[in-house]
Amino acid sequence: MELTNTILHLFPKLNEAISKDGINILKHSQQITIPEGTTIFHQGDQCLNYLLVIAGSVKVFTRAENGREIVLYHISSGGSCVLTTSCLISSEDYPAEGVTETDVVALAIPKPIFEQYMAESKAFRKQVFHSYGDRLIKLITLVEEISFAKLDIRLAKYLLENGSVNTPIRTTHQALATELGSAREVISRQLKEFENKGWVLLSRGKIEITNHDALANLLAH
Amino acid sequence: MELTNTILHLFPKLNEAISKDGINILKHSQQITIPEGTTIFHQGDQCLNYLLVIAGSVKVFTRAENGREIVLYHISSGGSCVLTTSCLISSEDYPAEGVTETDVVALAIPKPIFEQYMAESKAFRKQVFHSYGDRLIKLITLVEEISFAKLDIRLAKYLLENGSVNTPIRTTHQALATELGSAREVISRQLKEFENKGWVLLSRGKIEITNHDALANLLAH
DNA sequence: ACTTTTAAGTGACAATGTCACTTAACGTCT
DNA sequence: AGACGTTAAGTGACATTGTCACTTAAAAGT
Repeated sequence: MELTNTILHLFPKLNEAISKDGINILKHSQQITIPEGTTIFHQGDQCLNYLLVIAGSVKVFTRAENGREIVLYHISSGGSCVLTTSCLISSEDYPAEGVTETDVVALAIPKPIFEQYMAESKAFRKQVFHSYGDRLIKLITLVEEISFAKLDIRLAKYLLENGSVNTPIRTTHQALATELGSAREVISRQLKEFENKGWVLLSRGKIEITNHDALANLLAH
Repeated sequence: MELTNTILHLFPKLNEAISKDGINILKHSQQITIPEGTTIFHQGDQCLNYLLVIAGSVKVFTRAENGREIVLYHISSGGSCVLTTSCLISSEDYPAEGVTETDVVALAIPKPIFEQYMAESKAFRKQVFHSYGDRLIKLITLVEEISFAKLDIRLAKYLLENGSVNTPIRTTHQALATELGSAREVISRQLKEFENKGWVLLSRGKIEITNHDALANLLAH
């Protein structure tokens, strides 16, 4: 079956859970499609499903009182919503908000089924734990970057990870500020400096990398 | 038995795991004592036990290349080492370092026993997940504070949480900087300002709160 | 072709971090 | 008790980042 193969490809750890432990994920879960821009959870929400993202991307972020935001992480295909999972079990409040960045296809496993799988399948537990540990490590890395790394470095890193010399990045300075937990003006200034050095070319809603090596050199300490 | 009661008191979720699921934690685990100042893990270490802290406190932090540090969280009695747990399952590298702040008494559950418990006891799973979710939420809160909250607020908060008018805080400005992910000079300056306002009294290695309400007022937005 | 909306620029200033020191307080060893 | 080494804290100059109150410019809507 097509979907099964897709799932196994995206979540290799579930392979064993499906084949050996007799876990029939497709039968007990529901495939859902969520349009772009949908808030899938925010502070205080209660959660009823374990979500596996098959396609698309979800942005998870917090917002300060003054409106400033910082992206905590993205969930893309092959990822699961750890925060959701956490609340599934410990019934805590969400400390963040999740919004789909694109149309998202996901597999929703209802809470009771999730708990059954957790009890029955070692492989399933492994999958769940793995995404947990992963997220934890990424969050710690984020704390590290925010506290220690300079903005030009973080910005250059973002640019290199999301574009290249012939594939411009389509985003606004505001979105970039949110992504890096900074302020728009600061991003604008920094980008302008990059442009003055001939490393990027700026236009409304678009950033073109013109000198990959110079940006990469910034990262190399 | 004395220790059993202590454990049940510290880890209420394990109650059921012990009483109903026939989990004999004491039999299969080892009580260990770790002297103050011991590094219990650092980057790249491998982990062989699930650790439940019975007494004392562990400081978990990351270090930047330039030597600056930031405390990610503390594990005190009733806590378990989530990072350790994570690596127990996903075999990733530690992204941080853990050092005992005091003498620590802990219960070490060997990996195979841990996995057995995870398979057999819903209550045990709940306990493990709970500490995970907790940590995740605290880390997210930390990201939020670092990115959004001003230093005077965070400092005042720390002072109020760790001291009061008649119980001075015994720590150095350097330790405080590490705790808040800032620099010593910045902490010194800020404390000096508090002192000038008559809110605290400073001396070498000691901070006395002299005006609780003024500090508290800072937090109240 | 006009308004409206959204994106980006600007300058002044405040907060925080960095650097290269100096000064002060505390142990400890004759 | 006085000298010495160690650790804690202070200092001023400067760089980086964040904030505010705007202006300018580009795209979208009518």
